[in-house]
Amino acid sequence: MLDIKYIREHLEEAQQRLDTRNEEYDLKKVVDLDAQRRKMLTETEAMKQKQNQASKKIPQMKKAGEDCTEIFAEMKTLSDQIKEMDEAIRTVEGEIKNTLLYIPNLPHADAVVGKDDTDNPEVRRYGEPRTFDFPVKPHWDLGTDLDILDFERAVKITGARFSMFKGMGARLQRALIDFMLRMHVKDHGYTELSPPFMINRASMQGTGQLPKFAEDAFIMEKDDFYLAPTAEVPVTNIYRDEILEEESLPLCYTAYTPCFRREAGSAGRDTRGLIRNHQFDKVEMVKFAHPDTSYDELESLTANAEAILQALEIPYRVVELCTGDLGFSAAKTYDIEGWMPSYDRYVEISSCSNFEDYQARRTNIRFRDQETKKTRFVHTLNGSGLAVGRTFAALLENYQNADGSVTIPQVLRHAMWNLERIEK
RNA sequence: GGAAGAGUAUCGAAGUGGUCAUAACGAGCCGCACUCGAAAUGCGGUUGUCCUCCGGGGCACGUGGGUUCGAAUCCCACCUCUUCCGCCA
Repeated sequence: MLDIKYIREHLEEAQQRLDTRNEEYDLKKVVDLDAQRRKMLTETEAMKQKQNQASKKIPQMKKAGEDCTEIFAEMKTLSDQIKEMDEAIRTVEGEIKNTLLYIPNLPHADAVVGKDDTDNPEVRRYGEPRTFDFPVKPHWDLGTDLDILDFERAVKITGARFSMFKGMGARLQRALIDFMLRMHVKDHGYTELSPPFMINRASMQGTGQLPKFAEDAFIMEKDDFYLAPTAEVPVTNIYRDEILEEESLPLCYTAYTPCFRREAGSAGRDTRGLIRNHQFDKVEMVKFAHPDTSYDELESLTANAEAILQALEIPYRVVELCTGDLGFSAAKTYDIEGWMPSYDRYVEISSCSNFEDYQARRTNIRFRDQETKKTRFVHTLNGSGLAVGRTFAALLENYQNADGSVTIPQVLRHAMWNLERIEK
């Protein structure tokens, strides 16, 4: 949620920054509503002051044996007026809140202005895509042929865009999760969490999935719970409505969770394999950072995600998202794209963002500034570290051999019970 | 799922219709005094938020409604926690 105070004091600048996104939003409208709200507030507060004064006077009058009929009648009228005004204020506040909930974050002031992903500048590359002297197989064929992935039966159990891991595949999936968590905890200093996978409405709204993107989420209507679309949601919400100590920042958490997404609007895209499923595994990193250092934290967060691909020796590149491609809640985002031989291009495998105080405002997560003793909103960040399904796919494809077997990278051997290669 | 009870500051907790919500009382924490130092003791401080013509003012006792001139207090609904029963991995 944007800061209404900031918008009203920097209307033009805020509007300009917002206009670099692909959709149009009218900030003037919400600023006008806010002016109306403040005017009404001042009026009712004067009335309430009068009411409070009367409430102190009445007991004294009663004690003195005076007649209260007149003041009662007067206060009854005032009370009714206050109720009306409060109701009107609530309506305006509701409108403001509702409008703000649908307005995305302002892109970072230095963000690259662009229309879509074709305008995303490449920041850096790591590794060299391998050249194959045999026809490469896509991961869904490799996995099916090696009997470690079973898409047909997953479809039978549930439906399209679900997958099942079997034998060495299930083990590899688990090994990847363990490897990622181990690195983030032992080398990068994160604390591991295993949060609930079902999420309530307030939490979904806090991180920005609701209300605008309701159609992307799986909902359990009877309970008004949502299946977690990413660990970002439960983990960012752990401190909802809390005030943190300044010296505790940054707080760094990592969590493995399955993720559930409807993938509404992606019909026909990436229909085969593990790239775009309704359920996939992900290890996520979440940071609660001091506003002064949050952009340094974004760099290290991104580096922490990259470290996984480096250790697995999967070639990748990092792109910065331009304003037109930026997610709803994000101010700045780096996408890390792993090399996918069957696609013959880099495919997104991680997305690392600084949300500044946008989510903190929606979730009401603050810290106490030691100097001023005032509360300030923290900055929240998160990044995939990494999407496990896509890492699994990249690993299979990049490490495939001419005979259809797949070599296990050194760093995973221990977690794979010393298996060196998956073969028939 | 059933029954009973409870939600007030950092914690424990008082307040059961008004002048007791910067919230009694106790503890913790911070500062000062006393002391060679410490303990003990004494004094002071210790919620958040919104509006502001910067003088002030409003709101918040789990949440939302209702009754009333006036609600922490009475009524209704919901949420959470505790205990017991049932069920269950």
